[in-house]
Amino acid sequence: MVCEIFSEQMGSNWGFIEEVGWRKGPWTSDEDRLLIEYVKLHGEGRWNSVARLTGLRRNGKSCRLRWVNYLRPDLKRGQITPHEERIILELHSRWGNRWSTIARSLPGRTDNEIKNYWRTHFKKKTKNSSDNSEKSRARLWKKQQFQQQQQQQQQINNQIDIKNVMSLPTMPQGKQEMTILYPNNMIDQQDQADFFYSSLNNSTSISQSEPSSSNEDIMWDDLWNLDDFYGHFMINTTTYNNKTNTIPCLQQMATTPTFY
DNA sequence: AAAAAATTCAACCGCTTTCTT
DNA sequence: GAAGAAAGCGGTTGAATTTTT
Repeated sequence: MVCEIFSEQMGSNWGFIEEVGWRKGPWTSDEDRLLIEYVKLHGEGRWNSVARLTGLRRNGKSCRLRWVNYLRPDLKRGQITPHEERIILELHSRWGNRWSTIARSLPGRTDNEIKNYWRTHFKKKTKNSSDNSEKSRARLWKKQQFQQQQQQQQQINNQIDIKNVMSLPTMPQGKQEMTILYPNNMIDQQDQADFFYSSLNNSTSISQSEPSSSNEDIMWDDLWNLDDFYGHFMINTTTYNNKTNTIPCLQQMATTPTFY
């Protein structure tokens, strides 16, 4: 059906996609329309079949990119807000160029957008100082990977049958405080993100009068490890108990833990 | 007003990871 | 478990736009 629409508009002379080759460059509104139509009918994914089913002369990669970065209905348009900018800076200082990871904390923003924004606004300012920190992060990252492998090996050795584990595994020592509590009026993801990051700052100052960067790093490193450990995290809603005064943090997504 | 320089950002590329058969 | 396909990621490019000279 979509193919028919396209044929009407582009003429009937273009049936041999393989011979003609893939189109490149900026997308036309007609192409956008076809891709949107395709996603409506077939959902996201299977991008390589877009060309076959719609007649669009774009490869799967191009289609996916166009959808993810531009056509997705949940994308937030317009300028990056100061609030979002703070988050980008904060997360980049911890995670470096892990744009997709950073993007997960900014609903409606794409990794490409954040990457472009950071390069445009901050790259020059931080170039010199970031060179060293990038390297140290890379070293830390490798170290963590190694430690993680060791842990996994340990788990295998202990012959834990994870298939029978119905509840979440016990947090490793030192990670017990990772309870995630949001005020119950925080339904909006943006609010939750805001709350999380402000809480992060508060928590570091609560734990000690003068926050040390090393402790803060450890906390983020923990988060990063947890992210790997559970497969995926997302900010979610739960009730904040004022009495417990627990350090707010990320809430683990309610899925079966992923081990590998 | 026009040319040059700087900036922005959509899109591509190559590589890696994950999924499917 | 292996191989191929698909999806995802980060770096880079280059055309369009904006700002500066």
